[in-house]
Amino acid sequence: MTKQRRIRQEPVSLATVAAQAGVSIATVSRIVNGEVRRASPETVERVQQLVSALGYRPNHVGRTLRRRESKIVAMLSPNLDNPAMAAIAASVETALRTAGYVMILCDTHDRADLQDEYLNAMRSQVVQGYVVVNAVRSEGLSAAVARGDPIVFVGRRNPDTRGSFVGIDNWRAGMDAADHLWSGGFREIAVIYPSQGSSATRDRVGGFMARLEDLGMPTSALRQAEAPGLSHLEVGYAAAQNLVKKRPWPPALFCPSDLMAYGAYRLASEAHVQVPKECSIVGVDDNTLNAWIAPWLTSVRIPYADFGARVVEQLQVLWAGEQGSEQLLPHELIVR
Amino acid sequence: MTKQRRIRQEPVSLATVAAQAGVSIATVSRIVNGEVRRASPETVERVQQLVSALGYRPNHVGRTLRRRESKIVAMLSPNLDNPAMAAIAASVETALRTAGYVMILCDTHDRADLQDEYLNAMRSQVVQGYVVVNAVRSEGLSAAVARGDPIVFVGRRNPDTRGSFVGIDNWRAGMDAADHLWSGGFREIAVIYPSQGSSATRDRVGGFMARLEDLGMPTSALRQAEAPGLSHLEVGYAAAQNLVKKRPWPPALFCPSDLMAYGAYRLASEAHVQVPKECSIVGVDDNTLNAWIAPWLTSVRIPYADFGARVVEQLQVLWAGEQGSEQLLPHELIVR
DNA sequence: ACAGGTTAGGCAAACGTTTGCCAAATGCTA
DNA sequence: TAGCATTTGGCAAACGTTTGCCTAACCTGT
Repeated sequence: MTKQRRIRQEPVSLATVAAQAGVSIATVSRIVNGEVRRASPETVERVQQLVSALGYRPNHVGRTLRRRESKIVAMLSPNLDNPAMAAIAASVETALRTAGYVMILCDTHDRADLQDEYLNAMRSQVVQGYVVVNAVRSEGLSAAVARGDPIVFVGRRNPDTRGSFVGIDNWRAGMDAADHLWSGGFREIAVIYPSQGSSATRDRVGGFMARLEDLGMPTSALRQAEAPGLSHLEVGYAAAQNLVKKRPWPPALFCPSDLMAYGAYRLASEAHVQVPKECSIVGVDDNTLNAWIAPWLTSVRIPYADFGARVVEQLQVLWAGEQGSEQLLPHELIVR
Repeated sequence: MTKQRRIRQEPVSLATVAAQAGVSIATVSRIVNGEVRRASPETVERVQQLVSALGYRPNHVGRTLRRRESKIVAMLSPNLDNPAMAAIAASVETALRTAGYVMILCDTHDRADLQDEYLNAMRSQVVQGYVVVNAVRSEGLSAAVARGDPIVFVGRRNPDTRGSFVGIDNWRAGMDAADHLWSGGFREIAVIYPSQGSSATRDRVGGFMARLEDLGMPTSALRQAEAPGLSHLEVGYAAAQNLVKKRPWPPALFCPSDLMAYGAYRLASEAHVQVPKECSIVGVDDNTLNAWIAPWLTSVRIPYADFGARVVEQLQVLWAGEQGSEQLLPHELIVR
């Protein structure tokens, strides 16, 4: 570990350019910002030459301080390891970049305390808005909402009140899954879910069960099992264990997320239950990888790639001082 | 869309606290920063009361401008959709948070122009350092390196020169895969790879082939195929197609990434070739999901979860003005 | 020639911090 | 009582921008 010679040349600021050009800082600032009518054509030309010659780039920190607005948006997301979350992050990032913003990414691990810590930290960073994926109820979140901070909720609604939201109609997604299995001829169907489910999973399961009831399925033929835990993979595995503890494997199974379906699949494999021959599984998300390595899984595709554009749209609505709205994107059941 | 009443209460700054406390801004600043010996105990007490009562939080923008250092690190990553990249992002994010930093995430889509655009944008944001995952050669990158900006390379080395690097010994990973298949008794083995592979995939394949040669395998028994493309999923599929165009499926196949293995698997499934019974596949990465839905895949596990800590370590070395080093983390072949 | 308008550009304050330096007041020693 | 060190705290500059306001100089029409 030897000392390294830093070649740190001094940064070039408006002052640098102004001195070289023999004009004032104000003039350079105006020209850089496109106000060309406030200087003579020759001056504009000269300054622009110098700007590119010196490689001047406006310092966003100074600009933010003065303008009291940054080009930074914070995204709070639980466990990035979840492919669905990663897909959302990727989509939002791209949309923000197109709109001229950058994204600070915060992994809250689904913990209220971390969510609050990040909300506070982000406020110090003077971020311009927040994208909160699968928000949990927390003090800091309520405070931010009360303050009127621009927040777009994704996946899960604002636990407290209404507001900007981007997601799908989870209830209907559950209904669609029910329709699929019912019309597939299944008359004994199981469903598994996490013990402390989010509103999203609850809605999916709720819609699923309600629809089956509507279709005339006797309650006794609808088997349920749950399991506690954080990772949907493990929840799926454990809930499936509970499901088959006393009775044989069901011919059809609905899981409110693909990850849970993977968990159930693992147990089925271990039990030498063939999927989908002996047990048809329906999940929700339709992860990219399904087409490649999980063709046995029927899944409700959520158009995560379209989330980013909607999120940015909502942010812009909020920035304009208007009320945000709920954006429900179309889902689609994918059978392979 | 009705106008929303904003309740934007004025932000509380050092000046607010100072005015309330009847002391100068300087004094408050010092107390907030823990310099308690520059004020009388009573003053300190009074100011601290006010700080928490008013909910004062230092404005990072002002601080950054003055100190000329921010607590922001930029991470440039190609396609977050790749589970391996998401794992790295999650790990780095956590490590940065622990060290008191936040992460701006930039998805370069493996494009040199986007990489440069982001490098420039990040410089304007006065980020404190860069984490570049699978860097591509680009003008802006060279410029940043020449400038002495603190950059940690992950996965792929600095295309131009040496520097801080976190990753695994790809060559050896390839060798380990070769050993595994050879000791499994396979004497006809295939390998597929992308046409324009990165140094990482090239090294893996290189080590694999070199090791097989060392073991005495005739070159004729080592089949190769390649395919162009961006997504490793599609590369794997297409390369596998090329592989079996004229000859039957090989009994063993090495893929320099799990995604490529998934692509090959899909083709195998379509061709009704049983994996792993008729074709053993070895990949690299060992994605989390393998244990759940791809138990047929043997894979070289890369400890992505440990990357974050090493990355932050390297950043701190660079910030101390010292020379960064190469951090090769241990990999491990996982058989299920 | 003069009023009024336009053009070209500078001054300086402000955003929120940090920090070197100064100064008054207090305490201590000789 | 003089001399000196310590405590306590304020002043003001600086970081890089933006922008309201000011002021020359020039132009135009009567």
